[in-house]
Amino acid sequence: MEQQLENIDIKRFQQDLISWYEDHKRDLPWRQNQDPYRVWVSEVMLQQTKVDTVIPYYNRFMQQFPTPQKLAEADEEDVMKAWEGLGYYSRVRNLQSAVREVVADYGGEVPSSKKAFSSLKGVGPYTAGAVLSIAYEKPEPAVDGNVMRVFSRILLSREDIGKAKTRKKFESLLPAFLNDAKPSQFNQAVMELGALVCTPTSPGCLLCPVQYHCMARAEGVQEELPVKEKKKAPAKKEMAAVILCDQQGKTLFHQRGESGLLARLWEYPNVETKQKGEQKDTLSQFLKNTYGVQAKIGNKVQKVQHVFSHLIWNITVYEGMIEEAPEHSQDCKWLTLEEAQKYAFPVSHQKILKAQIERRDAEWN
DNA sequence: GATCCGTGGTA
DNA sequence: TTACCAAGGAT
Repeated sequence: MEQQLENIDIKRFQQDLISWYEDHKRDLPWRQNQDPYRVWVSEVMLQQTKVDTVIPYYNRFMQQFPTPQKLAEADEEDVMKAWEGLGYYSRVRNLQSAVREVVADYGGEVPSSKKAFSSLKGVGPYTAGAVLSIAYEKPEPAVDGNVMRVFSRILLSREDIGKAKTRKKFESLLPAFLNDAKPSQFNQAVMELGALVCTPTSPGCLLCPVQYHCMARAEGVQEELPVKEKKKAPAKKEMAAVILCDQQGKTLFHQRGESGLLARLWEYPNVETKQKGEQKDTLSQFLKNTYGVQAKIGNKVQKVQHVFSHLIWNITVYEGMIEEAPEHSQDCKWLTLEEAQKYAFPVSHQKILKAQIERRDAEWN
């Protein structure tokens, strides 16, 4: 990969790329200015998430938490709710934790040194490079999937971009490109090119400002790159969930644990079931053991599928009737449906809640 | 270094 | 329908 670098006229590459970027860059909310906090929030939201998905979340989030101070002093529940549906929820818990550190230790100023900023929770090599270059014009590489795809093609590299070693190679060669360029412009230009032209499938080589620098294009192998190992199919799990209401019309909800999948989110009580025929028994036993609630499981109400990148839940939702319930139990709350909507749920349980509300309103007529 | 961690869109 | 993808980080 390093040898291929010598074939490139870096000066012209920069000019061709940057002038294209100036003409074609999208007008995105986080490009209004170079405020480090605004840039930081955008970079965290954009991790593994498309621009179109992020935009509405970003606008709401910045309105609700416009400064590091506002985010630092916010309740975790409200911050989680603002992230509901975006996925990878540890991102937002790490972000709030990091922002609290910035307020406590740096007077609310996002640190501009690589060492200090990188030490914050949720800030890895990409995010550090992106924020320091975009907000502070530091000549730091910001190697994401776009950058690896673009340069795999430019340099005709067949190294697996799924490997950490490959990312480090790109990081080591990028400073040569950043030299004498405006770091903010250059890094964003590469990512913009990856998003708009040098796309994963059917790249728009004829529209590409750097097509004459591209070795994959010269060899006609751009569609074969980048190389990335295939992932295994997600495992499937049968789940049973229950809607359990008391006399006051309150429903039982459970808060998931501190770590792991969907950490800290709220959900209807649920269990994994091996044999589908025994879901009712498994559920009622689970309710008894976990919450000390004696309940009879009634009819199936709904089926919901929840597809993760590495897992699929097939959830069967039941109605439950309380026979006996304790005053209080750990990690759960009895909530009205209006109260429940203030909490963050996984998308599958959002669907269950929505359907429950619709059924209730239909009864109301 | 491999696996876990979400979600919605697309071919 | 299945498979893969998208501005990664933590463990």
